[in-house]
Amino acid sequence: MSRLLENMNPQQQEGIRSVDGPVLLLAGAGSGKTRVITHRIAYLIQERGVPADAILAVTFTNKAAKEMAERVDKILGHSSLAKPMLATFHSFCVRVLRRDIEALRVGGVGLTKTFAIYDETDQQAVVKQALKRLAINDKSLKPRVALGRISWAKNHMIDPQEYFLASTNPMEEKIAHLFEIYKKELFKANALDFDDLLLETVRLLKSSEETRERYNRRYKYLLIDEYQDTNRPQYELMKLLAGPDSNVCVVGDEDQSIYSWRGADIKNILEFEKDFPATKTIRLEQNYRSTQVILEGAGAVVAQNTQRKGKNLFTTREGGSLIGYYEAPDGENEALFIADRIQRYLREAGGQVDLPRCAVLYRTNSQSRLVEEALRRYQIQYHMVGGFSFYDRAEVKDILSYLKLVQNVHDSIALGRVVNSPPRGIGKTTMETLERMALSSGMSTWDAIGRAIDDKLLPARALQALSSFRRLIEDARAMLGPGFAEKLAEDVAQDDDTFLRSETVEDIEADVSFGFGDPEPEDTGANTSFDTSFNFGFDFGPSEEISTLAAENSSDSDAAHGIDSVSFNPFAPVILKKSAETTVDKTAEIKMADEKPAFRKPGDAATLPELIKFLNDRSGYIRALEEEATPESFSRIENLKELANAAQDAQERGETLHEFLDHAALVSDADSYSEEARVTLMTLHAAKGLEFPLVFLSGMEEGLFPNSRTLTDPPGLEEERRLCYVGMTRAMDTLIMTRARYRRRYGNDMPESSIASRFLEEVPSRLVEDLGSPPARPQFSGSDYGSGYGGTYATPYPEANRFGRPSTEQSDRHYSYEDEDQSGERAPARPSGLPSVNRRAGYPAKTAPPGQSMDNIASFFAARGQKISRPKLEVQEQTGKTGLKQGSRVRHPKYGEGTVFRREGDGDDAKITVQFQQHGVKKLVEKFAQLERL
DNA sequence: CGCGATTTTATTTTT
DNA sequence: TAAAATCGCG
Repeated sequence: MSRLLENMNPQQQEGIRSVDGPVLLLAGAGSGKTRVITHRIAYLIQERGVPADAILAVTFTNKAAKEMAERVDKILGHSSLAKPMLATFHSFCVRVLRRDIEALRVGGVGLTKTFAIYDETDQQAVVKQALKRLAINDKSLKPRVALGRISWAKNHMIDPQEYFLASTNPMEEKIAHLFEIYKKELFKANALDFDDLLLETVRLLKSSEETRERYNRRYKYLLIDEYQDTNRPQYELMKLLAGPDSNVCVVGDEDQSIYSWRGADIKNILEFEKDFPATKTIRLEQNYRSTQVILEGAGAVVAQNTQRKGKNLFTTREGGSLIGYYEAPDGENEALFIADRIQRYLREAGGQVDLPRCAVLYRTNSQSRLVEEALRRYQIQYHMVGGFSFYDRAEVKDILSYLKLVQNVHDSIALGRVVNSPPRGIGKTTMETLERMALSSGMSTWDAIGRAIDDKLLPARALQALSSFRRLIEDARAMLGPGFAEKLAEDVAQDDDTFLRSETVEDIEADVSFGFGDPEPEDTGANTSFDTSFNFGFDFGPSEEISTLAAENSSDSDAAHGIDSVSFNPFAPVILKKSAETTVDKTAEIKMADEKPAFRKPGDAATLPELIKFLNDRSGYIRALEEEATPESFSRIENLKELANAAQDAQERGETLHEFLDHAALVSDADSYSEEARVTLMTLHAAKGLEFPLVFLSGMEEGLFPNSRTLTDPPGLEEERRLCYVGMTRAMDTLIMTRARYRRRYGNDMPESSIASRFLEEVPSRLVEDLGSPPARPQFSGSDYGSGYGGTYATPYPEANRFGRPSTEQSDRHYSYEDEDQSGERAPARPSGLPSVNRRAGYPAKTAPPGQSMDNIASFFAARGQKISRPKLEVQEQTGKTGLKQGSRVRHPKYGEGTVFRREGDGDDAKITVQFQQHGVKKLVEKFAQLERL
């Protein structure tokens, strides 16, 4: 028997071996699904002699793709050079489109390979503009909502006309109209949104037989993970890619369908057998992950769903500890409870063989804050997935927008973003005029700028600013082509009074000569084992095919969008390099028919980092930040420098500008989940596919989970329930569910009382153990409320909590933050000073700084390569009037002596957290605290 | 045109 | 609360 089939149950073996024809793999939670998929891939290669790159495996998230890639790699060892293509739907589509989208062009009209990818912010901007244009200032139609409808329509493959015809009220008609404008705008901008990536790929494969057949020839074996979450376009894509052979294997679980809000259609999985009559259906029903208690509990919950075929999962891990339930008085307490349990777990599990890992799961991202806070207090390192991305940072987005604009000048959204940042006197009025011009003539905003300058259609002042801006972008574009140095020098000479300091000129010239003489940084060659992580992070395929094509792309096809060939071939030297090192020797590589080798004249184009540096300097962006001279602005400068460094790394890995930007658009840092992290915080959605010995499900409250919007919508409610099922089944050994009796929704409002989630009641009580509840909240009055119920004692300090006590013995541990006396101020304000300067300062040297990963670009990119979580250090070196800083010894009139633990805020708002010898930790407002320095 | 101050409004979930 | 939109002034 094949090594690959060892230690597999019969169903799993079947799933691995049945490689010919359509296969439906119904895989319950924890049934070894990933194992089967990865082994199936390995089996195809090793036992069936299928070329690795004839296999295409599509997953739903980057995280899944990455993990799968790693596991396949591990099984295969390094025996094979060619790798199977493992990608998400979206990244796969980008690859296809970057190569072949121009097959969709008719009569010189259509998108080009340099298309931009619009993220949600970009989309919103488009919709807002359209809204304005339609004079819908009506508050009744908000961009968000409109966008939601548009996306819904796209996911159901409904076009604006159809939407209009189907609309039953004026509002719907407006949306249809909006939809149409939206589409046109994106077209004009040579841009695609996320939904379009799928739609256009489907359209391409449908309309171009040649293209479709080429992909069918290439990908003989298709594998789709999380099939229950596919929507209509994804379904069609699957069918198109499956081709005549139908060697397609889809894997899914109806009970884990949690993306219907994104158009996922559970019918796809329920009716797969109809689509492919020859389907072989295999069920994996043995759960290897969870204890019986957990599995039963989760099963009992999901069994409440009516829209379900049902199945019986079983496990041999009999018994197990009961499902814990803790009812906290409020959100803070809930979080502290969790932190406390985690600390205990980490300590107790320390001696065991398995590395201890746990996860805190919640319904909405905003819930993470309290937990983060609590973990910080406990000095517990954690890793959060989701939330803010580096690419969301304004300064990073701005520079990326410059890059996008350079790559595709018709990207009006990118243009709108950078045209006046830094401020260069191109204000609202000017832009509105330009937009009107663009609108009336069907030009892009960029063209409108050109027209305005040429025909002197605006006040001289504005024209001056605009032409300076235009020159900036054109110069940057020129850098991507040959002979840019001369042009640059000219412009610099004639321009320097306008916006250049002399030293900047020198900088540029220095860069220029560097770019010319030595286009490749010297250590590039040493980097033979290049990191594949940037090929969308998981794609093993040779990425040069795209760039090669881009490089040789003829200028005529771009005429419609006015893009000259200069914008292609940006980083040809590196492409060549990469080909030589990694691709050429992959003889098994199946070349696409239209592929030709790239060529370049040495010294042609600037490199990506050079381009970024150029933009940073010439745009005046950095200078504006320097002049601002605030800690934040310096921090931003640092971030930009690090972005440049990252670009350098990317460059050395042989990435093109396209790839760099695509990565920014498609791969969020949410994908940087790291298995080594002891503690992971994430949403329930993000947790799908993962497992942890210990899992917390927090915020089990009606209105939160299930979410309030689903309460009146039965299918929505069932989806919430499936989500609950997904969450519960992440747990291997221990599951703890928590709830806060009072929770404040947002901001200052009085906390609202909550009702326990119905899902809690759906878990049979014999499986549940009450982990105790602290004393009820006292009656509150006015500002006093929430200042610590009952006793005020609380200590988040490890020392004080060292000995875990039985949960019933709560009297001295109320999991509360401390405060008050002087202010009524409580709210353990989020540790201030987020992205600012000196993050490295602040914590006592020895203690590992608690906190989350990724604080800046550098750590992001570092982590991307290495899956290591980076601690987020906090700022805080300010000492305020009193000169108190961390570690200072102080005396309080009432609490006696203590040590300053942390400072937050400034001036009158400054809060100090002090560890008192007798009274535990107190959070004090400095102004009122009457602290005496010792 | 740009900046700061004030008001408003929103919290699902993600590629 | 906190980000975003609006307002109003110089």
